[in-house]
Amino acid sequence: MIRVTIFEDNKHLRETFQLLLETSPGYTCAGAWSNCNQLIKVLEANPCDIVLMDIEMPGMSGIEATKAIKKHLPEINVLIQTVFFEDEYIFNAICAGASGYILKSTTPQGYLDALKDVSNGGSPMTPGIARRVLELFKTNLQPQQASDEYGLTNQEKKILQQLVQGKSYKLAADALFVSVDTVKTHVRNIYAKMHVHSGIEAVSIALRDKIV
Amino acid sequence: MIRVTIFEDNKHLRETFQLLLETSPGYTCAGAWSNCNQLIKVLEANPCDIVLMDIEMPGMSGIEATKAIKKHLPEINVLIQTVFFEDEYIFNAICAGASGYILKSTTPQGYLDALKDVSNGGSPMTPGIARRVLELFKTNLQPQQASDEYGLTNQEKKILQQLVQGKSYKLAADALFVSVDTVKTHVRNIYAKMHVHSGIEAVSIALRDKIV
DNA sequence: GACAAGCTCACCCTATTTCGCTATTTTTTT
DNA sequence: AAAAAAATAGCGAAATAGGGTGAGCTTGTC
Repeated sequence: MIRVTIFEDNKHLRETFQLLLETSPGYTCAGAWSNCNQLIKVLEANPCDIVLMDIEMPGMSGIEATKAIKKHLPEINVLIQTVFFEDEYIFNAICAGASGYILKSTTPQGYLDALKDVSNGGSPMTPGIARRVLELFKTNLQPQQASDEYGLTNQEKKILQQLVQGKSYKLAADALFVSVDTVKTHVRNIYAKMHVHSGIEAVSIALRDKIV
Repeated sequence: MIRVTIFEDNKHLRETFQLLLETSPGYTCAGAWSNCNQLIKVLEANPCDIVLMDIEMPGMSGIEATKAIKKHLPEINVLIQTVFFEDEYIFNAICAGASGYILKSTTPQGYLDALKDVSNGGSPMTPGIARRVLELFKTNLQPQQASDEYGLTNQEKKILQQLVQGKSYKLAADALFVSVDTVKTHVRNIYAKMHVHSGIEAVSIALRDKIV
């Protein structure tokens, strides 16, 4: 029997979750609350295995609540359930110790599956969220490696430097004493070699990889 | 139609995957190989959307192959499929650029679902793997401090982050669930606050000052 | 209640970028 | 000498970015 406590400020949703849990064999609702007042006391008084946590709530946010739970009752798993797709929330939720992060568009069965996953030691995530997690992972803790500079030629690197300085094609052309069309050609080749489709992307990668 | 190329040294498994793909509507097998010889040439000659990659193979490993693919053909998504549950493999696979990591115990339908998820921009992961990823994330990550920030508001910072990721106005608008015109307005305000006149300049400065 | 700040959206117009193609000249490599 | 790579240049289209103006809505403060 998986005991679930709900924190969700939307009354309709909260009651729907409660009903879903109570009517599903193997699940039970250990409480349903609209905010995180007396969070720890409430959880101590009503033991549960998993907390289904909304992020946006009046008062203490779901993220802060997750931190508090993992600090005082670390054996409880927290499943974040929200509409937010933004990196900042995902990032903070993970760092706070969430055991899963699913979007609110999930189906009823999706919720039950997710809770089951958590109960089995897994961390269910909406695939789109998982993609963001992997990318955050890569960009945040990948040791910077010596980049091969994507095989850019000297002139291409000079052009790229001009772009990094915020120059337009025309200004870059003047600075390097070539025609605007030549700059265009080089830029096209740079994009192809770096597999990007805009100056912003190229500059972003160039700075990250310290090419320039 | 999702075109999938298979790299798997086990003959039986390889042929099973191939059969599964060819008999499932919406999927097609663009090739099935027992090793990564001529990896890039093979992929260039047989275009595909997703590579289903085994880790343990004679010669080049699936991790190295993933790195090579993301370097030369970054548009191709790599779905890792293996028996290894160890952190080291998971970590390296993510850093190599994998778009998903599933264990071999998955059901046939599980493979199709995972491929569909990847095709939709998600990153399917076995829940247990996801748990490991989250924990690796938490233990390996130290939040960094931002600096000045030019008095940008929260929304403006989010927009700027989208630009840094190389998104166009349209894609940034979609990601933040606002209209393109709203993005334009924010971008205009960002430029004014940062005293720049192009996205490249803004991104350049943002990265240099670690605003994002 | 008035006010400011922040977020949202729309319309219009111009400049720039992106990307397709082709092509010549110079330099380097084989 | 032949071949390959690099640099140069041009043309045209379609897409995107940049900038001006105005305006409605919400939230929080005085």
